[in-house]
Amino acid sequence: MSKTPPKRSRPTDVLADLRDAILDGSLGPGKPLRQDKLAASLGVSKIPVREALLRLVAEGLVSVEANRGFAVTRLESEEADEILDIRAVLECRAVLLAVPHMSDATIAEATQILDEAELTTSIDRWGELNWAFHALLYEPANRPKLNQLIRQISNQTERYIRVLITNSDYRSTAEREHRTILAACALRNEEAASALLAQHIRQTGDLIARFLDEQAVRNSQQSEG
Amino acid sequence: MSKTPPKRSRPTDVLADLRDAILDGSLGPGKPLRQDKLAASLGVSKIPVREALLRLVAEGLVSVEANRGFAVTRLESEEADEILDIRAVLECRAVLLAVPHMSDATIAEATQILDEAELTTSIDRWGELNWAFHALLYEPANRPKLNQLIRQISNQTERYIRVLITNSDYRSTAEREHRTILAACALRNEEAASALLAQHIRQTGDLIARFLDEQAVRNSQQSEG
DNA sequence: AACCACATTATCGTATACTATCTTCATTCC
DNA sequence: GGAATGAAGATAGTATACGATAATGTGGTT
Repeated sequence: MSKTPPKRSRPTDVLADLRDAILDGSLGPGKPLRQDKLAASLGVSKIPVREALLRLVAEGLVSVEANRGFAVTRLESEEADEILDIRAVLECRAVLLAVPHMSDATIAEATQILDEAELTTSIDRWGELNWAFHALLYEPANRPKLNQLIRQISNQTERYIRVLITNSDYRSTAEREHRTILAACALRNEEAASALLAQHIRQTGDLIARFLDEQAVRNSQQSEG
Repeated sequence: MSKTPPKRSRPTDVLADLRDAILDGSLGPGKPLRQDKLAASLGVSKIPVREALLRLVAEGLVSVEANRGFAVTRLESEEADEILDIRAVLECRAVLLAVPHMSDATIAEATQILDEAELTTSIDRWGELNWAFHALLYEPANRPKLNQLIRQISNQTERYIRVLITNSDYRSTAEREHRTILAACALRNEEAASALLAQHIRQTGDLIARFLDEQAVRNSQQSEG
């Protein structure tokens, strides 16, 4: 973590700070999260740090073992598969409900998001736009709890999707798939949109699982060498 | 809460104690949860109480407003609808994956659970068996995260299902539907099982929503009278 | 030299105490 | 008489301090 600059964050921001650091990869998988250190670097005491960490545990971003402390959750490939399968089911439901209520303005906005995503060179920005696109597709469903749940589940794989963006041709594939999904939405064909979305998400899951497996092999080779 | 007897609970149990009290209705919807009171009655300080409450917030059982405290979550009928719809989607997926791996022993165990449920006179026991039946159907899917998520979402409506059991012929309807679902599983027909399960859950959602609406009417009449 | 007992250190977890915020109610002013 | 003001009490939220637990290191024994 290299001595975070003393950003005197208001206690309200402790949770957001930690979550962002995990999602953008500054705190990598498996990284132990020492309460005292975090408290010092955030300029608060342990109590609000612990509370933030417990919330992150509930979100699945952090793991905890009694009396042994917190650490950034490390995903196995099977778990990634499972999470992406859940995402597929939930997001298909959301888009199925959303498409009939989707306005032309929403379609136009989604198109703009895709346009910008195909132009940007920033990984962070692409990640943001990726989420913005997905979220926009589900919003007309008007299901706050469903959307909140989708967000929470998605966060658990966000880090790994960022890795995919850098490490493969995932990005162009995703962009193509996004276009076809949006085309189905524009035709108000929710069945097609849902099917395409499921395929898109499940394929992402396969790629993440493959990446995690390769990483595991690299790690074991390293520790043997 | 009527002065809980000083059950000197180990701090580890604080969370479970509170959750049980909410699920079984001892702490009704909207009930304010005062940290000092809870701490005193559980024999610990505020810190572990706050941590337990924050976890319950993450589970959706408790709501929190900054500087105004915690309270047992109060469901609107639209939210109940939404949650049951999510349940339907997730549990259908689970049963779809589980049925092909379902052993005859599992079918037999499920039958036993339904037998006992039809005989018991205890609401609590029926509620337990209801959950045990559902959980058993999904376990062969071997998807820990999915099952955990189903459990968490189900908890949010558990209280209201208990009310249904007492207040209507829900119980016999549910028992009949459980039998047909199990029959489909026994034939290893996962599509049928999934469709029947969806119908079962969505109907439960309708009944909960209706109950909540009637309750809202009663409350407003009461406050007007 | 390998293994166990014990001391030492680091870290977690929580009780206590204090501050900040909100609520309530009495008082004052218009 | 009603609204504005402010003091007092209640509750939330957090810093500090301390005890508990796990990890680590050291000395002694076989």
